[in-house]
Order: sequence, then C-alpha cells, then structure tokens
Amino acid sequence: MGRWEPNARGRLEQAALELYVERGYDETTVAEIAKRAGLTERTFFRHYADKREVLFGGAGVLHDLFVDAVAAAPADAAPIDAIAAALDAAAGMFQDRREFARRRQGVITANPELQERELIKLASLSAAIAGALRLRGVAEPGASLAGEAGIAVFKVAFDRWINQPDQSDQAEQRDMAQFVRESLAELKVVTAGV
Amino acid sequence: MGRWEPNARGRLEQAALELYVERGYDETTVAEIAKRAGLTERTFFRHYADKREVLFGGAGVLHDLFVDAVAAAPADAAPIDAIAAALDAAAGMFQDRREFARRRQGVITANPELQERELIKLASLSAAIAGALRLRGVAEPGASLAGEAGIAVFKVAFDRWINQPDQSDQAEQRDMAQFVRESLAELKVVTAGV
DNA sequence: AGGGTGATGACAGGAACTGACATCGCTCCT
DNA sequence: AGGAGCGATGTCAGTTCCTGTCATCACCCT
Repeated sequence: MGRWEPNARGRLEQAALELYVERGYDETTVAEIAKRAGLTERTFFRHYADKREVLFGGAGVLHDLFVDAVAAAPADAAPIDAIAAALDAAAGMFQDRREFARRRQGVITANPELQERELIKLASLSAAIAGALRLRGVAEPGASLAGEAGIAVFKVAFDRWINQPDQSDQAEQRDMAQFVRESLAELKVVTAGV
Repeated sequence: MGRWEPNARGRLEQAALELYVERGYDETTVAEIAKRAGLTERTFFRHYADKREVLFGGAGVLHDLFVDAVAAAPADAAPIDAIAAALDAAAGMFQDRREFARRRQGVITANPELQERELIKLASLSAAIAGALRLRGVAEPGASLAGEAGIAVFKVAFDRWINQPDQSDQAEQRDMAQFVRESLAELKVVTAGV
C-alpha cells in the first residue's frame, strides 16, 4: 500500500469516525487517523483544515440541496413553504443513512469542539437559505429569520428522528419527514402567540 | 506590580480584547495577553479554559437574565410573550454598551473560531430558554423550537442594532429594543405562511 | 509567630497545525 | 520511448495551544 491508493479523503473520513467512536475524539490523534488510512499526518491536513473538519465532509451536498430546493419552489410559494420543501428534500437525503447519522451524531454530541463545528455549519446553511430567499424577493430581516427558523426545525426534527426509541417492528420506525412536518407545525403554533 | 494585583480576570479580558482589536485574534498569542495583564500564560489558562473563552466572560449574566425573565413572565403568558419579555430585558442590558459590543463583535466576526464559540453560547442560551419554558408547562418540541426562535430573533436584532448606520444626531440612533420588536414581528409574519 | 489556603510562577511536554522542500506516480507531448 | 510537467504525498523543523506538576508567594486565622 504505497502512495496513490485511491479515495484518500474517504479513507480518512472512515478512519476518523471509527477511531472517534472507538476511543473518543480527544483520545484520538491525527497521526493515528492518518496511519489507519495509510497516510501521514501532514497529508491529513492537506485534505482537512483541522481535526474536526473530517467529520463534516458531507456539508457541501446538504448546502446545495437546501439552496436548490428553495430556489426550485414555485415562484408564488411563501418563504415558509419553500423552506418546507427544502426540509423534505433534506429528510429524503438521510432516509437510508440513519445508522450512520446516529453513530456520527453520537460522536459530535460527546464533544463540545465538534458541537461548535456543527453549529457553524448549520449557521452557514441558515445564511444560504436566507440568500436563496432573497433571490426570490424576500426582504430582510425576513429572509434571515426564515433561514434561522428553517434550521431550527431541521435541528429539532433531526434530533428527534435520531433519538426516537428503536422499534422491534422496523415498519414502525418513523422517518425524518414525519418529524420535520410535526416540528414545523409546532413552530407555527409557538410563534403565533395567543 | 508583583502578584496579587486585584481583578486578574478583568485585566485579562481587557488585554485580550485590546490585542485582538489591535493585531487580530490569530496574530495574538496567549503569552502576550498574559504579559499585558501582568500575569503569566499559565495563569491565563487557570482563569479561562482556552484562548477564545476570554471574550465570553459575560455569557453567564446573559444566561441568568434570559432564564429569570422567562420564569418571571405571567403564568398565563404564551411562550412567545415570555420570550419577548426576555428579549426586552436583554436589549436593556446592552443599552449603554453599544460601543463595547461593537468592538467585541468586530473581533468575533473576523474569526471563525470565535464565531463557533459564540454560536455554542447562543445554543446554550436557547437550551436554557427551552428549559425555563418547560418549567412553565410547555411541552417538547414546542419548548425547544420556541427557544431557537427566541435566539434567532436575538441574533438578527443584535446584528442590525450593531450595524445600523451611525447617525450624526445621537437621538436618532435606534436602540436594540426597537430592533427586537421589529424582528419578532417579522418572524411571526414569515412563519405564519400565507 | 506559625501554619493553612488559595492564587501565581516555573518548567516540561504532548498534540495541533504550518511552512518549506524533496519525492513519487501519472499524463501528455514530441 | 523518453522526458517534462504536475499534482499528491512524504519528511522535517518549528510555533502555538494547552496540561500536569511542583514550588513559591501573599494573606488570614489562631
């Protein structure tokens, strides 16, 4: 296994997740991740800016998914409906990845540094949604607030989807789209006032 | 200036902000901060967990302010109204600190690591609001969503208050409470749907 | 005066990250 | 075929963040 094995990034991401799960984020060294991936520490830092970033390689596709879905919504759709469409698309993307998402989220939840990184990724998503809404003619501060609201729903729905009790009957597992709809409805209730 | 000069934390916070403003966060070393405060690097880390935390010494009082205000709202007030009261209290706290807030926020905006830290502080505030709402009998996921919504309004209002154009006539400067009300109203509009 | 206590200093060291330069494998051009 | 070019990787040295450990100092209490 010399140089030039293909898919260095994929190997690094898998090695990192494995080690973070096995022994914890703090107790894992970048040199160890690189070694398990058959690379050196220096090469790790050529692929990822830091030790945290290796867990967030998929952030870009989620970003595009949100932006595209908001842009693709009917021109006369209200901001909240464009966001609802984007959230549905996001839920679909996670459809068959619950176990992976669970393992990964467990690592993140166990470490504040990783939570910080996740939060800035979500903030970036929020800003992207706001930008896409502005392109649809939504003015500030409405666009930013709608973006924040959308991410709030995403966070809550994702958390509930990940942490729902396991059902012995696989068919009874609720999928993320259900939690998204439930959370969005609840947000409307709670912001409406009396 | 031997040991035992009083208010070590205050000196560290002031020295850090000054240096972060003067030469940037990345270009400032913890040893330099400690030296300006008349202390050593090791002592810096006894007062603050890391180089970022020194900018967030005031987070605790904001936390208490939010929790207390939510708890103090009339028992029959809707969640969104309890949050509105908390936001008003927060706006009052910043009343005479706009210039300080501006300088500090400029440093944070210029650096992703600091933005991450700020985001996790705000997430902690959101969770605290949700907890206070649950004590008022608000069920999940409504409590969490209301907490997130409250922080979203706070973020947007704070940003607009900080970045509003300077008026030659001091009296024309809008205060944060106005931005809070405006943002909260806009959130209601944008989440209401058609 | 002397002991206790809490804050600080001094020192060593690990790990994260960066810059500079060498090396390797592939591709393209002639 | 052979070499030039190029991008990915390896090697090494160095800085900074952060931590553990132990000594030292100022104050307080008796």
